[in-house]
Amino acid sequence: VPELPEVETVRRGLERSVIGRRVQSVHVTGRRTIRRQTPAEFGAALTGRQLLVAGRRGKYLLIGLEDGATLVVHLRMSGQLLHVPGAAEPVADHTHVRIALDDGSELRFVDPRTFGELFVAAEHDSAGRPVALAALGTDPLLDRLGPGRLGRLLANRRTSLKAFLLDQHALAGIGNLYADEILFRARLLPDRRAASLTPAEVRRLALAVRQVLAEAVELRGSSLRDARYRDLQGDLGAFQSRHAVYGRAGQPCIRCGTPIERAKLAGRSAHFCGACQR
DNA sequence: AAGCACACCTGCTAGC
DNA sequence: TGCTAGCAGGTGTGCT
Repeated sequence: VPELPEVETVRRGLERSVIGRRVQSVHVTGRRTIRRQTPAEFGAALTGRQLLVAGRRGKYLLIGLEDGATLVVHLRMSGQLLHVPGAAEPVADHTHVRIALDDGSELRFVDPRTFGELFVAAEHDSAGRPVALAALGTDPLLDRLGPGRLGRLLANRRTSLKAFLLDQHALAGIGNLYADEILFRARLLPDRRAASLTPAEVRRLALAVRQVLAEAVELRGSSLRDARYRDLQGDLGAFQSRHAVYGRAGQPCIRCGTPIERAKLAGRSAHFCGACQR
């Protein structure tokens, strides 16, 4: 559930309350959360370093350290990055990493399903991006995603539009929820072949990608009943009230009243209006 | 080589 | 009411 809008909301929180602070100590208790290096290496790479800049690429959070390395965070399914004012704050279940900062506050990584991960990346390419994330595709909000660029990405693709939107090597940041909302906005069916779009449909899709993600960022992401996404301060998002199709199977389409359908596609659930989308 | 199924987990829920 | 099977979804891997 944490997708581009939720990760961007957390990034903005980091920028506001954590950037400029210095890491005092690192405590790793989870077994799987630090997996690209040993917890000792992870701690050593962070301890004493100042957090200079909060960035994002797709669903990855990128916190630039003063020595040029990058603290990379991925929330995956159930990860939560929380900033608490003091170390005495009650520690939530499934807290796997605690990073104490020089103002007495703590950055905590909470993740019941343990799919999420943190690591410190030392190697970067000429554009300053961690080499470990080199395969990530176009970020729809950071890079310019116009019809030309989107059209080139869609060309020669044999997959469905849904699978295309979920492929992080093509576009980075869109997950199951926003893929469905974007396709509704673009009035395109999820099982349409990616390479079959007309130029007008490509323009509609490019606009829908940028609009839906931007609006979701503005409303600080989507907090669902089960997935309980929260931002850095523990607050809920508000975009769920704007969902047109996701989680609305059987309910009337907000545009035409036809019941929203739900189908299995590309291994995931797809929600759509069979009347509005073609 | 691209595209697919599956593994990785735990919490919630639908159904008995 | 209490139990359990099944589902939820992001990404890396391994197979076709």
